Amino acid sequence: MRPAQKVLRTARKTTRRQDYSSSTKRALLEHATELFTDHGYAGTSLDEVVAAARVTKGALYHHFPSKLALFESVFMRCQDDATKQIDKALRSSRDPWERAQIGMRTFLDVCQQPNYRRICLQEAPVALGHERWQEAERESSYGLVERIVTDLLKDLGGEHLMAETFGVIFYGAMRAAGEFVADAADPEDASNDVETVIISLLAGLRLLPTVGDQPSDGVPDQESE
Amino acid sequence: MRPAQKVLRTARKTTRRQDYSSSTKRALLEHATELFTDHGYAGTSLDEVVAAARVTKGALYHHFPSKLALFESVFMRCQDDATKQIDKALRSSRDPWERAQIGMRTFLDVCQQPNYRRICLQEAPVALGHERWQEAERESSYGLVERIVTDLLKDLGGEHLMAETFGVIFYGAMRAAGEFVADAADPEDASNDVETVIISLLAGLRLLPTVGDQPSDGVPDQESE
DNA sequence: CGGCTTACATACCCTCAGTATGTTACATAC
DNA sequence: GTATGTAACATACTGAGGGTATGTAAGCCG
Repeated sequence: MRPAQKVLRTARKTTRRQDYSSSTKRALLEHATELFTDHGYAGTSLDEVVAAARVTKGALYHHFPSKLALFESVFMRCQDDATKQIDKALRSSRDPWERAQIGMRTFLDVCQQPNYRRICLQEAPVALGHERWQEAERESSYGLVERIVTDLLKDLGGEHLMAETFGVIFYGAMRAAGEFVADAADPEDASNDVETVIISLLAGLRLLPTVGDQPSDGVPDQESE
Repeated sequence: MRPAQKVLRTARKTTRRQDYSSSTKRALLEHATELFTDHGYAGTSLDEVVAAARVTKGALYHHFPSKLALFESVFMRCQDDATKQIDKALRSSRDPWERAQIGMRTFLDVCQQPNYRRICLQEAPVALGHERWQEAERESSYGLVERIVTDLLKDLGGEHLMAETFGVIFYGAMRAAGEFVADAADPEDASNDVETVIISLLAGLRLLPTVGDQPSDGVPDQESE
């Protein structure tokens, strides 16, 4: 049995005070996460948070400059967890189509987790503002989706125009899919339906013009079918 | 004692008091719309609203039972306007594909309007709650989208399974598209790109299983499950 | 041990949603 | 016209909650 003290002594020297401090900060973050998940941003009072964490507002405002900052920390932790989950799942394959399917599945799973759903998908855009939210998304979930889609496009032959446009729209579809599954009476069933639909959407990628094509509006010959 | 008034005999006689009343109510709604659009739900105080409308809180609380109720009224007016705009545009064609294109275009235009974007797309889901918002959407914008998609599906041959699933997801894509265009440096340009992408998504409909098909996952050949 | 800093606690302020109570212009009945 | 009732507000207040100013005690540091 390796004593933990040894590691601490050699690697990182942490004082008793710092331990206490980071511990209360963690407690604040965790209880805030729970309350924000259950009652939203506006519906959660800081009094409730500090009561749950068994501290006072003094402690809270020592660690976080404002309620919004507290929320943002909670948000980023949550977002980070999600990204890690998806990233981890993605490591199991190299094939673009398979990766797309895995990523999609995992993302839908993550959307089922109450904290991610409420905090990252529902509250964050309005609490942090659309712009700030988008910026954060770009470096996590959305970033992953875009990479997956880009790879897929590459696999389909050549670089595609409007890859970004497609990515943004597709990510919107994925979020809606997440909400749909979360609201469904039978999530398992809904999840399968969603998967089928999403795949059909992805298949629509083939119709997008690639670099070198002459510009086409992509309208399939209407009526004929 | 004396039932049914003679007042109602002549069509709709409106008294001076009622005129004043509805006038101040309209003023409240209009200024609230503007303020909610600019600063969001939480960022707007009722004091600002009543000051802008040149009344007091007494007047506001006479017409609306709460801040949320005021917002809901603003929201419904906004939503209604949007629905009417799209509905009107749709009356110009009967062809499903053309209607889809027109509906999409008009919806994107509506998303450009600041009040619809902020109030109906961004603030409402969290202010009114996800459930209440969805319910309202079902009877307006989303309802229209679903009808269009259903018609399209019918045109593509037969009733499709998962029409609802596709509708929900597709509507999510449309909302994301709206935000994308609104944020774009060149909305005109972005709008064209979006149109191309959306049409390609709709084309993916063809791959969805219809009633009578044997279940197919719609995945292009190289796929393995 | 004595000063200094950090990590809090306490007490207070201010904004703002909501309420309770007045007040007046207008409609209705006589 | 006058009396009376009521709708449509205005005024004054309360409480909750975010934020701040100040106090304090525990731990590190020479």
